[in-house]
Amino acid sequence: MNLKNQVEWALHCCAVLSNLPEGRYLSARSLSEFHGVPKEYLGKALQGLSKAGIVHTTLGPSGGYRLALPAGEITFLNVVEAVEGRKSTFQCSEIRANNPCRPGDFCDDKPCAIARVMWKADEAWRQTLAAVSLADLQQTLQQDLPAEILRRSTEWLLDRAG
Amino acid sequence: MNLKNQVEWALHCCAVLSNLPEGRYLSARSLSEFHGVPKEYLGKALQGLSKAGIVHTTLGPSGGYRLALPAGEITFLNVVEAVEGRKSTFQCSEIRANNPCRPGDFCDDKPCAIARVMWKADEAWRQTLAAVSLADLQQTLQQDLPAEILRRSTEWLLDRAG
DNA sequence: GAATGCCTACTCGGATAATTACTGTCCGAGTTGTCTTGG
DNA sequence: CCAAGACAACTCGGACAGTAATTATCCGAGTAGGCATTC
Repeated sequence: MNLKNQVEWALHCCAVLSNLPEGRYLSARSLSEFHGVPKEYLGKALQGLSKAGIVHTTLGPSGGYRLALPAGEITFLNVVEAVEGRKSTFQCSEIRANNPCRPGDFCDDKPCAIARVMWKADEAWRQTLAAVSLADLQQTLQQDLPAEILRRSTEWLLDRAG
Repeated sequence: MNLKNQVEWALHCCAVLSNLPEGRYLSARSLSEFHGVPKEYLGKALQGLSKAGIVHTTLGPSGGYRLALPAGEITFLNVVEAVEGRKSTFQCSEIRANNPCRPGDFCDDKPCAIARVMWKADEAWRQTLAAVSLADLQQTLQQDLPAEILRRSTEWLLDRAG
């Protein structure tokens, strides 16, 4: 089981959009060029973000995407769930019901014990993702990246932002 | 991204094998019949457990599988990794290197900040799974299930255990 | 009656198809900025 | 010179193929128990 590569792309796009001044938009074309990924397919990931209300879109020339909320109010979990969907990574198919020793009309009062453990782990995963916001990421990136690259990247993006 | 259904099957099989008396074996045929899943495909999941050293196998009539370790020393994580593989759910493809504003020879001293967060979440997931052993599961099941079903199931299994 | 050797039936393990999900691509509907034209 | 209208280019969104991974199946190598045979 692997996360889609769209998750990675979506997160990187959000990181870029976090640096955009209020009210400016950046097109899927520019985002794909910046990250070196196919434009059309990246569009699908951004579409997911749009449906989830994480980004706002505008059409026409100088149109594109911007964050729909302050970077501090968008978490990794929001982005991941927007692309991957919200359902648990573990699906319980209730095979315990196939046990030949069970009465046919027997009804369990609790979810399967195995599923409970798997879901708890899934919850821990989501909690970790929910604890980090795009603002946190922005701060980390500013510490990690050389100022020169950051400056040039910002300039590059502003040149293309509508 | 979904976990394979083999993960679920493998865990249920381990739960059953935990209840088996020392030295007895249970065949893939019986395990598949007990859980109502295709025999041949279940075999592949058990094969994974075998390669990981979680179960021990014997051939011939009255052959099959048994746990290779005490139930208290086998964790959910062991079983999940035996079937799913050990690599992280998130793969960083280093698209940050495609940034057109980077010097071509620039070399990052840290892993990508986004990947670090995703890997941390993955780690939290694994830690939760590593905290629960098959012995814990066995105890939970004995509390959850009616004694009657447990007794009949054990009897059913012992009838078929070699 | 007991021991030995052969045989059969059953086991797991890896190699082979069918299905599903992911990855990537294309085209159409809609909007905004620009240019032309007229007042 | 200014305003209005038409145009063109660019945008996103959903519909359409190609590829990889998961799901399912089949067959062969190997082993342990059972049975017949012999002593």
